[in-house]
Amino acid sequence: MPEGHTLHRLATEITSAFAGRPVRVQSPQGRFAGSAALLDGQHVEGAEAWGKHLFVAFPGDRFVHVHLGLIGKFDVRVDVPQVPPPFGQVRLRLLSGGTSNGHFSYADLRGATVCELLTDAQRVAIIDRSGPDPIRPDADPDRAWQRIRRSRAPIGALLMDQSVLAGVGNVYRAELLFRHRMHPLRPGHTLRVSQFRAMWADLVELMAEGVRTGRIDTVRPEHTPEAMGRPPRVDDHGGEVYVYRRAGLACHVCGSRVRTQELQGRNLFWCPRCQPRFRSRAVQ
DNA sequence: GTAGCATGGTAAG
DNA sequence: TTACCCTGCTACG
Repeated sequence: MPEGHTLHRLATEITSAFAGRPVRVQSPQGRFAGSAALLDGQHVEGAEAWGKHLFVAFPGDRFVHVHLGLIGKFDVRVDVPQVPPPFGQVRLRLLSGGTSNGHFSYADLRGATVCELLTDAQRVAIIDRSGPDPIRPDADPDRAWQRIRRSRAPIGALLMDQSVLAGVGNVYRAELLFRHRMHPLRPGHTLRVSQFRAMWADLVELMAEGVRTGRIDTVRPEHTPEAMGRPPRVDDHGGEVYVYRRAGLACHVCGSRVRTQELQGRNLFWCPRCQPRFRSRAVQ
């Protein structure tokens, strides 16, 4: 679940569910109990995401900083008649009640890597060490380009480096590289600025769609299951993709077997024919 | 039932 | 490089 689009969706959901209202702040699991007690009963001012970081603002220069990590979930339920008792390890529960119809909204956080109370200065420090986030209208893509063009690191690693570009995870990385016919191990400094600009523009569109739909869909209209007469993807991720987690299967475009290789502890996926390591001049 | 893995990142060794 | 956070799914017996 948690690439940048997930956090931006959550920011919107939490703002609409809780902003401007007093909330109960609880930590059934206990690991956030001290901070929860400080915030309990105050008004939520709003929630905002930057990359994969989520900040929920409370009065008095206080922000709950959440990072879901790999397995975290923030389960937001709006306007339900009753609030069920927490199950599992609920580190943070936000709860607001007493809407006009007597219904409740609540949000349960489980499995997160980070759930901590920060000052505004600490929040700003996290944002300052993050790269531009393609989902944010205030993003400056040139900051990312200046890092990429000077780096010998593979573009596949740079895209996942949150200080270069914030919010891209393993799925968007694999799919973006496929869509731009780029080998994941190609060094950053060999990219042309036109290639980077095209990739950034594509990310802005793909991730905005991810925020709208809650899934990562990256196949172009001509490669959808309907267009190609192939069965839709069936797994827990929901979206239609070209190469992510399709190692050994046939590329939807050229039929080659999708390759995989570990890079810095994460799995890369690419099509060796659509994303050649070296492109011959004759083909160009 | 249970082992293994995953859309992530930090901290320790 | 490994542990950890400790969810939730799949594959396998």
